Amino acid sequence: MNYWLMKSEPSCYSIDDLKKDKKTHWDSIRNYQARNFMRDDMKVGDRVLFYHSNANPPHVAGFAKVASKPYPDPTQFDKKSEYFDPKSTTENPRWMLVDISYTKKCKEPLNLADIKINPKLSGMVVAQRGSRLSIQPVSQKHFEYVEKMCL
DNA sequence: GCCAACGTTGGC
DNA sequence: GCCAACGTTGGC
Repeated sequence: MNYWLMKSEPSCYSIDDLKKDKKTHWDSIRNYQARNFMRDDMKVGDRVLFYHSNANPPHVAGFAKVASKPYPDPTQFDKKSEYFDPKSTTENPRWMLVDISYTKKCKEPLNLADIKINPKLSGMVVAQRGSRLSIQPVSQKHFEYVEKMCL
């Protein structure tokens, strides 16, 4: 099993939205590295840290699971969507996504600042300077430690 | 294939 | 709102 961190701006889609929806398509990702993780490395049942970026302060907000195999992001074919990609075709779709299902909300959200100062969490990609990648791999050790702190 | 210009992310 | 750190685009 693999472990991941996925960023979302809470004003756009928060852990509470996911709790309400139970499950969502992780659409609109237009970054190749992030796409490759979803397309090539994610497996149903993989566990996910749900991270609120552009929040005050930014923090891990909850837990989720990968709930589907990768499939083409429908927004890339929607001419009315701001994520429409004219270079993508249904035969050869450029953007793939997976579904994410709700697991749990943090009792205690884990702030980025606390990740950064915790030696047990050193090396987490999200804490690295200039880390903009919206989907990141997380080690099992880090994931379980975050779980212990949040639940 | 290089690289300058430009756009975006996201912490602060 | 600022800006550092990247990613992308497109001319050459």
